[in-house]
Amino acid sequence: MKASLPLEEFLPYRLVRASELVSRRFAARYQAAYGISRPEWRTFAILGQLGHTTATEIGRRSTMHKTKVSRAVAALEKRGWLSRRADAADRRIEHLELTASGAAVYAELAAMARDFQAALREEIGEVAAAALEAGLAAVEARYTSCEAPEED
Amino acid sequence: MKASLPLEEFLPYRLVRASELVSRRFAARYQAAYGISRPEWRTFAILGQLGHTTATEIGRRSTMHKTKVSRAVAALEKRGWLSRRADAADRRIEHLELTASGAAVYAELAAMARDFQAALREEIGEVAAAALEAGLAAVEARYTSCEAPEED
DNA sequence: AGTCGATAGTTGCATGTGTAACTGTTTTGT
DNA sequence: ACAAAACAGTTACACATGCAACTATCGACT
Repeated sequence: MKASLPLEEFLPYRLVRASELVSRRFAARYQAAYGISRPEWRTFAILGQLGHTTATEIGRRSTMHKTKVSRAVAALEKRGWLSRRADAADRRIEHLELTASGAAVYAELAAMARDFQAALREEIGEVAAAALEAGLAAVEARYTSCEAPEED
Repeated sequence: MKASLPLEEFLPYRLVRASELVSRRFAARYQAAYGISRPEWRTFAILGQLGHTTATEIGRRSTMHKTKVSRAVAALEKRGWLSRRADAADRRIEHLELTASGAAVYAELAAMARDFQAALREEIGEVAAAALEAGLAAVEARYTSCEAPEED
């Protein structure tokens, strides 16, 4: 049984590689600026966008394991960038939101992200960027709903 | 300074998420079938395709840190799937290749990968798949050459 | 020849991460 | 009303990972 598998044509592989190349470069920026980890950046991004939310929701949106979220939240709280508030009706739930200083940091991070994205779009060209977005949208539509329990 | 950053439109984030969703699902397959880790799968894939190569080249092609490659190679060797041979001229270099049983496993893995890709293409549709490939090609062209030393 | 720097690959150590088990709470089913 | 299952979130432990330091080898320059 002959079997060849050209990796240059294997979509999952290309997807992982491209995402690593791009996100590493971006991670280097925010790590240098604020010393935050990748889970912390993700938590920041979701929390900044939504205003307030819960740890579970952050995990759902970001594909992060709940322990990762728990630790990221603890780290941001320790730095004074995030505050927790117990839900009045359901005391299992913790509502999370950015503090004033957290919001200020988020504003800077968001600006960095926008700059980075603009540079990326310019580097690869608008045509390619649009194609990439269309492809990603299709993947998101087909895969997001499905399982994503906890692996690696 | 008002700053919003809709994550649904942030390309690096979408890229990471899509790659995680896809590669997790695929990883579940080969882990269930052969109990190999992700670095081991990557090493298998490159080695199977090239026939023989070196650890450094595997790292270069896969964006993996050299220690990751070193451990993956050791693991595959331990399972009897990979053999090493010192270079006659330059004794720093180790030539790696799959053993007969390693090649047999690779054949199965390659078949799994082809099936998975075919299913993925069908799920998202050929149009979206083509768009995704075009976008990824642009990213690869612009980012591969550049730095990719070692972070996370 | 001999020293310095570069390269291939491995290993010690500290950190990051997932699994499973846990606490505390709410919901469901009877 | 009450036991059992479900859920939000945290923690202990084992394992995976990156960085730095190491060995061993080679090439370049004096």
